Amino acid sequence: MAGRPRSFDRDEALAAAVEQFWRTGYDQTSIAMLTQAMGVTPPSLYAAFGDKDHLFDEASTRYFERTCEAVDAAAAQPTARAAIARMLDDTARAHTDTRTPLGCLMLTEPRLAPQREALRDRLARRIARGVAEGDLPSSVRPDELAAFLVAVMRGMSGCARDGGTTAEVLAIADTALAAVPRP
Amino acid sequence: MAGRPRSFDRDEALAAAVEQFWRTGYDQTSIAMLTQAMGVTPPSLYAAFGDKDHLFDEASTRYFERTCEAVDAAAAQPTARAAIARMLDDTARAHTDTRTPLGCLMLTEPRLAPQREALRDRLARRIARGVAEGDLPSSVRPDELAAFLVAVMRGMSGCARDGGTTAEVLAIADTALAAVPRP
DNA sequence: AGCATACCGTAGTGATCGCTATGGAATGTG
DNA sequence: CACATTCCATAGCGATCACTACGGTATGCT
Repeated sequence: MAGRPRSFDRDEALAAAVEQFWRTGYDQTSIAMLTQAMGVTPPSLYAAFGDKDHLFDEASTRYFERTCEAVDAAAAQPTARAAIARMLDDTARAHTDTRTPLGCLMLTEPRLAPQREALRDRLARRIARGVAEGDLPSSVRPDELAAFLVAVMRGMSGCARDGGTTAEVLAIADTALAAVPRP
Repeated sequence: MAGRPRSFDRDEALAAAVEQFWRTGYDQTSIAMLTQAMGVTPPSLYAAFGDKDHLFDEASTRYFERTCEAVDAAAAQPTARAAIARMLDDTARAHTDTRTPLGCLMLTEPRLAPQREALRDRLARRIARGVAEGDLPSSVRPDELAAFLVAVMRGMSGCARDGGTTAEVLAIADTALAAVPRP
């Protein structure tokens, strides 16, 4: 009834796929690049993950979960302003970390608009809480501020892709923080 | 000595190429799409523009010139702050104009990093002038503020690509303007 | 008019893409 | 041990890519 078990770790292979998609994007990542990065032959890849689209979906979902964890960690800061500052700082440092690919998969990949929207909603909720608790003035429109922050993070990601240093991207984050109103 | 002249207008064909690259990006734009959009057969295209890379270089150069004109027009505003406001407003409206492709070719195309840098330098010079003239506080670092603005515009472009409305993108611009210090 | 030139349209080149059919090897079960 | 099942490896499928070699043909110069 049972046959030979697969000789590679599915999670490790998926992690390698995430990194490859992250590094070169969906279009520029060929199956050959994926099989080499994952240490798996094409038939094994298709048996384990379906087609390229499905593999990307699974990879981007995993990436998105990691991103959400980071956002939630930042959101745990006592004030909304501190949460935003932490998030921008994390973004700057993570996207210029030389140990990982530059930039952000989510914010540069055209097909991940729903994830960006979900991220914006999370931000908007944290900001709304900050408004309710008096961290931010009541004139703040949570969805607008969230959209601004997503735009800034996307710009930071692009700057990192273009070779911007950690200091340069951090400066963008600092400048953006000035746009967050004080109570 | 002279043979048959070409039967299409080179400038019009280049304009069509600009629009096609703008709409679908470099990678996703095939020669077949270009020939159809330009109303030109492949051999004529290669005779007139060289290969695909060279055509893209020429198209992006033309696009960049238009962008520079818009930036210079905004820079003519009396104060640096007004120039920045005008530029952000232009960006929001232009990139959500339904008569043209959504988003910005320059800010979404990976290979146009030098143009982005040139744009940032132009902005930095205008900001430096504003600092010198007292429009902005002397604490402003022109290059950092310029990098921030380029990042925001890139984020606005992406938001427009994702289907963001003019109002949404304008709201991002307004929020970003709050990050520009007052004198 | 007549010639030389450079156009246009078709069709096809080699390369690469995502994806899969075919075998032989390796494992778990009876 | 023998069998069933699922694995891995090679090789190749059709489709599409950027790009070009051929014809016929329309133009400008003499």
